[in-house]
Amino acid sequence: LLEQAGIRPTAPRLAILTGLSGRRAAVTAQELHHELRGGTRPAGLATVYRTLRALADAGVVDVFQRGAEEAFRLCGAGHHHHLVCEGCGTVEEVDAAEIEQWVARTARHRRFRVTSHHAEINGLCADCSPVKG
Amino acid sequence: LLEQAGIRPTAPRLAILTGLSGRRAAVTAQELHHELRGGTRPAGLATVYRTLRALADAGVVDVFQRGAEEAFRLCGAGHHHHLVCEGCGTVEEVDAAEIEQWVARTARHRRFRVTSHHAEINGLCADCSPVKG
DNA sequence: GTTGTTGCAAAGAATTTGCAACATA
DNA sequence: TATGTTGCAAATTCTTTGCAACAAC
Repeated sequence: LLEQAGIRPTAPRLAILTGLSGRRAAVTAQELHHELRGGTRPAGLATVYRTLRALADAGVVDVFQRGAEEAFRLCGAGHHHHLVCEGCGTVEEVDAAEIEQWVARTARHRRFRVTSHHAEINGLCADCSPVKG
Repeated sequence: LLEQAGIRPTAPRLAILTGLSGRRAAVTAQELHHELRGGTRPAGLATVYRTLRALADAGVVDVFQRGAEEAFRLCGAGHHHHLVCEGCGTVEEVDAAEIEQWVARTARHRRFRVTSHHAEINGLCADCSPVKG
């Protein structure tokens, strides 16, 4: 996974990738750094920042804006959008096909040349929603 | 416009609002501050930050994430989405109706309780696109 | 007169960068 | 061994806050 992204697999990087995997919510560089701090394979804060950025550039992780800071999360290949739970932070991916039609149509009407688009739904996931009746 | 947002109309605030009006691209607090600096009614940087935040809270301006900093722009009422030109920075508003159907449908499938959603298209506007043929 | 606002400068917070020691191919 | 990587600490950048002077109602 690292090699295919052209990123040399070192101990700190593997630790970061491990910290990222199996996680449903996005994490901040700072958070990840703190987590790894206690473990057997710590990684310096700068390294965490550098690695996450590299992974983002390689398309291995998605980047989310969480207030003033950015959070990262391993993501599937291909274009997708997100449902972000404000309760537990979990992120679910959604296929982008339908949105893409809207994007294409809207762009055509405005003679706009699209380079990228982005859609996000915020709210509460099934687990975090108050149960009703 | 300020009064209806519960914001007391002072000279600096009017200057900020004037600086904002008639502008097609979003501006940063820093940029606006620099612009007003030279004019007849300057506004302190902190005041620009405070006022823009107040206007955003009041729904008078939209907030855009431009790299690490945020940019602001007067916006229409009601829910809408954006086409952001990467060439000149111009922002066009698009009605949100179609996206809302997708949001509602997607949320229903996932049993997700929506509190907000966001969609943005990036690319080049008609004026910035290289002319073809 | 009371309460909200301003501007400055200091504080805060997230992220980036310089650089010498170190690990990888 | 040549090149990429690490970690630390310092530097940068955007934004917020404390506070005394000031303006609006």
